[in-house]
Amino acid sequence: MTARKPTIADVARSAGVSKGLVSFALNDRPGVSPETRSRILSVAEDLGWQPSLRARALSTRTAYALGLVIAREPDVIGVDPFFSAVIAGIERVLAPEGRVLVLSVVADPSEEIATYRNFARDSRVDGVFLTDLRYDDPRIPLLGELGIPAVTFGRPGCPSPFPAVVLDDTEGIESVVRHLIDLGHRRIAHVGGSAQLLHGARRRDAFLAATRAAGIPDAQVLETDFSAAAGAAAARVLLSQPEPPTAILFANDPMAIAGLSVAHERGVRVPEDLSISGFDGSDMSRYVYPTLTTVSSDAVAWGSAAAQTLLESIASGASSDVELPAARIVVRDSTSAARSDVAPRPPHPTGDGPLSPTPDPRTPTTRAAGGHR
Amino acid sequence: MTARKPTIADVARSAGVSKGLVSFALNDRPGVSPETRSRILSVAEDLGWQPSLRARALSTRTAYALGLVIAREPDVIGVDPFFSAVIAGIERVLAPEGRVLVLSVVADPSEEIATYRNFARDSRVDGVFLTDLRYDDPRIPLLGELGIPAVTFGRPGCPSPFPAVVLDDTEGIESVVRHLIDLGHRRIAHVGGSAQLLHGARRRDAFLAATRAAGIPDAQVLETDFSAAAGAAAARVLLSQPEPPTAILFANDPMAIAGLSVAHERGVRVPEDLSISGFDGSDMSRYVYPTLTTVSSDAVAWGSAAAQTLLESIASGASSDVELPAARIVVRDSTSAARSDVAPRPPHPTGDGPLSPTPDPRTPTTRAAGGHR
DNA sequence: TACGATGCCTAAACCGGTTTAGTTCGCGAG
DNA sequence: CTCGCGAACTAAACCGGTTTAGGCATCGTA
Repeated sequence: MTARKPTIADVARSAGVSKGLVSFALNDRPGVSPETRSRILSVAEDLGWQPSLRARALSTRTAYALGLVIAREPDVIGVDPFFSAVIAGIERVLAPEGRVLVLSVVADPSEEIATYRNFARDSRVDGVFLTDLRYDDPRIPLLGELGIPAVTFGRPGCPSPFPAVVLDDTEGIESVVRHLIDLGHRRIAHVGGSAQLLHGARRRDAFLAATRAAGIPDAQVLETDFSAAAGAAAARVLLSQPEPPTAILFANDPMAIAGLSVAHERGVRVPEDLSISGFDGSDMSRYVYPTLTTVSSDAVAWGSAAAQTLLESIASGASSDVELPAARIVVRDSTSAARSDVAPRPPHPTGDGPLSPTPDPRTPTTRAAGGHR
Repeated sequence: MTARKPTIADVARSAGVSKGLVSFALNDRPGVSPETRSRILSVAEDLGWQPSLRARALSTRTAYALGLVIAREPDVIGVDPFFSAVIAGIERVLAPEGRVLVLSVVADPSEEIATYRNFARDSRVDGVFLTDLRYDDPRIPLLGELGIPAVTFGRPGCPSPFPAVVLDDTEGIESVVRHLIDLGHRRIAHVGGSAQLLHGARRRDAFLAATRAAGIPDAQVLETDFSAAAGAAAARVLLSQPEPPTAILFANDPMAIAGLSVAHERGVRVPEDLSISGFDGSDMSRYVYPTLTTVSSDAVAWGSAAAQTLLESIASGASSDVELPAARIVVRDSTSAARSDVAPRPPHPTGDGPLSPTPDPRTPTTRAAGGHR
């Protein structure tokens, strides 16, 4: 009556063959006659045999797991919709493969490195996802040294042995700039993320290139850490200037939402006095007032593609990059024509209450679930 | 020159003892003389021996991992700051123990169950965290059947063999209601989360109890799915009534933020015409306009406590509940005295633009990183 | 003196798979 | 008839730990 889980040895005994042959049969390997194979399979079925992942892990030296390490303040990451969508996408690929995702959230870069070292020491994972790439990212040589395969979200700034899964966001930045230019804006500012981060710098560069191309040589750029707090601070700085911008392009949605609030607080009307754009296509962007123009990228697809690529790279050793559809602008109510009159100084705090057509719940284009990598 | 990773057998040979004795020495078990022990240890040190997690996993039948399954729309969870903070808290306990967190994000309950079954089949984890408890939660009997230890975030509604880590949020609800009552509000509505979810129902009940206690017998309650979209819809319903509430208590911050936006959109001034409170103490609540009164709970601590409890429960088999400090109200600018005049019908869309003192960046009380379980 | 208890240690089994080195057999070619 | 060869299969090693059974001194005690 002992319902011990049957092992491969039980199957072998029951089928009257050796352990090894059972292993061959179960793994569809040649060297087993069709009749024997099907007999073994049916016996395994009858006995309710299930492979022991741990035993397999030991003999194949495989973890059947991939790792993701996120180094962020818990507060900040909480607001960032990027990761959950990416994780969902990763999951979609891993689950059918019988693999899992090991997630680690750490506060600072030193812990991050320790985590990778622990992964390596314990052979916890067969590969890792690299997000938030930095210049001369120390993780790339580290992983090389540790012998852990990886895939990068975006193209790294330094030579990398790992495949990259690229979702271009510069095009989205350009679209927004063009959109604002078309609306008549000339004083356009950018509240960028950390320039330490590749995507932060890339967005900034794209912004500067696009504005220059539009004949604005010296568009204003502020650097932040991607947090809502920093976004609010940047907005205050911008709006306190003698000649405040008429449009601000924030590098992510939380900052844009914080910027929106600063405008409200100052009585600056959005979009009449100030156009604001976010970046990420987060869900929340649809439910703020006014609804937020943003740039949406399919983070779920990004995660899936990265998982797929990483698994292939592990299996074959090959490494070729993957290009995903670029992020797309989603125009909503927070951007509109620039005021044609004088420079819009912060109006008296008694400015009219904002009003606008009911924001439509049907999203203009892409379903928004974006991030910023 | 072959830098093969040394195994316990190498250590044994090098120290001139048997494999078994090395194992004993390395695990501080009795039966090894002090001199031999230290010799073995120093040999292991010299050889740079590191235990093989996989081998240990196989022989000890342990995964050295804990699991967390989140069943949510990727969009929705992205906005929810609860999980990232909880995960960070869990990590803080697991990392020093050499354990990891396996995370799974699934879309619907059937996938959720499949994930638990896969965990069991592969013995992927030594235990799991149960969040978002429901009435007669099917996961509790399932995990019992699968023999997976667990810890619940909050006290389950049905008999449970698992320890619970409780962070009372009813007190926070009561505080908010009292706060609003003190400000003179009488028409207070609650936009609750799904009543399917225990914490959704509990908050609603706490709200109703508190309002009744204050002499308001039939306070209005709307049920939602905790999403920002639903929060916006609920706010529209409430504000479209002939006698709209003067205060709304939302069951989480994203809904409250969406509610705030609906008010803006309608020209309803917050807090002059309408007081709004959130629930969660998310980071974002500090950067919306007006800054959001909310209820903050320490989700990081919650995660840590849960991890601690789960590990203890796994080790000892015992299971005793843990009580954490209750969630606390954080009063900000979105709540104020009720208008003493007539029923505040939605003012003409030309209502005055809102203005208020600069929201102070220093948080009133607790550092906000909360969730809602 | 003899006995059992204790401390230290070894050999071997065990966890549950995979993989390699043979072995046996049947068959076609020389 | 014999040799070679490939297909089917077995036995055993292997992955790298843990754990059990037992051996051998040494010790205190009757």
